[in-house]
Amino acid sequence: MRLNEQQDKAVKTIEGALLIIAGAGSGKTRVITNRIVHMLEMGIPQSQILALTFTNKAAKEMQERIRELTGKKLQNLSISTFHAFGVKILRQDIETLGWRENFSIYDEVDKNQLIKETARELGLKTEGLDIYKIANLFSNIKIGRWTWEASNDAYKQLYDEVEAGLKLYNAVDFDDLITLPLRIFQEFPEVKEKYRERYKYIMVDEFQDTSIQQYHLMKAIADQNVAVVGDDDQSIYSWRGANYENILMFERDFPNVMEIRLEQNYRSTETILAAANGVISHNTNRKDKSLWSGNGSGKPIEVYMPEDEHDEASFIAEMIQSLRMSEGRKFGDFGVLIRANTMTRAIEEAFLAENIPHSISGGTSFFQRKEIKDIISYLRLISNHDDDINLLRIINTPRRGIGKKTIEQISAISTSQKCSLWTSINALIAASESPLSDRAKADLVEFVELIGKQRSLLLSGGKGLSKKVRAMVDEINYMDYLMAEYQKNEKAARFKFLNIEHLLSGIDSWENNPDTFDSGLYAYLNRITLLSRDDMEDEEGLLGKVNLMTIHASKGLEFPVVFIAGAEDGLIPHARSVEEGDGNIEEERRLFYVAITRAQDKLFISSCRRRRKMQTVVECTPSPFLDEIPENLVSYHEPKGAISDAEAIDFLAKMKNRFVM
DNA sequence: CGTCTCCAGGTTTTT
DNA sequence: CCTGGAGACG
Repeated sequence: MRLNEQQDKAVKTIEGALLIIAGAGSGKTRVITNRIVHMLEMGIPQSQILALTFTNKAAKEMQERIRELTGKKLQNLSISTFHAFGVKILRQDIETLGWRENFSIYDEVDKNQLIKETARELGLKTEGLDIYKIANLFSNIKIGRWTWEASNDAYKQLYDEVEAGLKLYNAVDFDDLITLPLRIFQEFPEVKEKYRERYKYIMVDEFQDTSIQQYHLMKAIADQNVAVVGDDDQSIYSWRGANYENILMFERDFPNVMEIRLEQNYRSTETILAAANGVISHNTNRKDKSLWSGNGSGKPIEVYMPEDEHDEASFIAEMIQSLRMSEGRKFGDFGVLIRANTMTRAIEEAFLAENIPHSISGGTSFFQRKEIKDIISYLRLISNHDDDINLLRIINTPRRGIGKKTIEQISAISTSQKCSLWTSINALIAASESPLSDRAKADLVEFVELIGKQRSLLLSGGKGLSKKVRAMVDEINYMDYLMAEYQKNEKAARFKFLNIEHLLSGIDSWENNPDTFDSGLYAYLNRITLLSRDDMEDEEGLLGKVNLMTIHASKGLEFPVVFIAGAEDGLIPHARSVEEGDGNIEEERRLFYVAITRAQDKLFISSCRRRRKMQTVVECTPSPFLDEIPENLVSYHEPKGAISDAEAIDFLAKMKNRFVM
């Protein structure tokens, strides 16, 4: 398919500032990839190009497509998420700020743990503290979205202590991955210059979802040639600091900007697009645009009102089976979208019952699973001894006799000496007079020796990281520990077992990937914290599976058939979100808009009459957004048996034909 | 002093 | 269902 006029212009315009307003399904990804290919064809070196995306998935996909189009190795082309780009900068230059190169990256769980520990040390009552809320507050403070006010002042000391803790442990959190590079650029202009000189052509995808900080980071290194691509109607990350007013800021900062609008939708039927437009037109705060489709009107949108979430799940499962037969659809043609991860369970059960292969994106990230975190914690401690949070996680896992009292004693030294736990442990071991029992001391010595030994093995260089990690898992008897821990639940044990195997094979394929230059431990750890579970999935597998994911995770994807499950008031829009502020209702509507526009041919929306929430069953009413879809586009689905006889016979006939031929 | 067992709570969306 | 924490037990 040829590029249309606007697309072509966007691809060919590589000098100067460019703002591409790309409506849903307007071939945005194609434009971006073709634009990079065009640059390469014009002789621009890979090393001068930087493309920033929002998710790892998008980055990976872009890289793949460019590889396919050019058939070249892309060794020097930088395509990454903002966060991964931040890591890259920090690995090079974080020492200017006083961290060491082997810093740890704390995820949400680690950070919450740190907050809890710190609160305990400060003598704050931990019970009654809503760690989740506090973490949220701290994050918003750090990214400059909120400021200290009388209402939250009480936590300022805790905040400062947590920050001091991060530095002491040689660790950073997710927000630091953006704010610390910015700080480096402000304080050390010569470092900034280095990056400005290298990257001459910058591109930002999903621009509407960049935060102010990310915008500043981009602007700090951008010179002239900057292209941003976005759609204000698809801005769904404001809770993370995303601000689509960046688009206005961009226009102000780059006054000579050329604006290109992509308004032809190549993805969806006219029916689906009309529904999406009907919904989004209720938003007041948006750039007006006229998306159109030349794909024909297609089939009506089907709305179904199941009894409860189990009914809903079996409706989806049965409909998938039925469409496979009647329309020859493949499992990979289906996308099932939900608002919250907790909703996966019922649907997954139905899929298992119907034998429907599926993959789930998001959810508890693979790397958040306890068994995986344990192993990673070892690796982190081995690479960064001062990493207290990870030390605490594994110092007695598997059990090695180091309990609460011993840890308290170590911790007391750390507090008084302002040093890490690792340093305290070594001091305690070396001290001739120590408050520790001989037994405790011996256990600690053994632990320190274990870590030391593994450190020299794992950092010894050369290939074979996965082998070394496997050896470590054996050395600490982790598998035995799992067996003992879950002896009452063999299934769980086996599952965790498999997860560790999965991790090891993940390391293996990473280090054998030709795109991986540095297959050392540090490089692996830096990479891994930013990954989520679906980034582990192998590509081939996904094509033959139904895709179950949150609406947020579905952004940028498309499916021939889409189910939007749980379109109920309180979920879409989410009650929690509405609670937080009035502006959120427009964001929730955009979220629904994103969900609708994922569909190519056929869209199903279900809204349960009842849904189990925690322990109780609550009555539900349909999402108010459903009323915003023009009535004439919708047909109400009548409940019926799984597959009608006619369809089954039809299917059998088709199968027979296939055999005869 | 460390380990085991039982119980409550669940946290919107992601890097 | 699964995790983390508190309190009993050895």
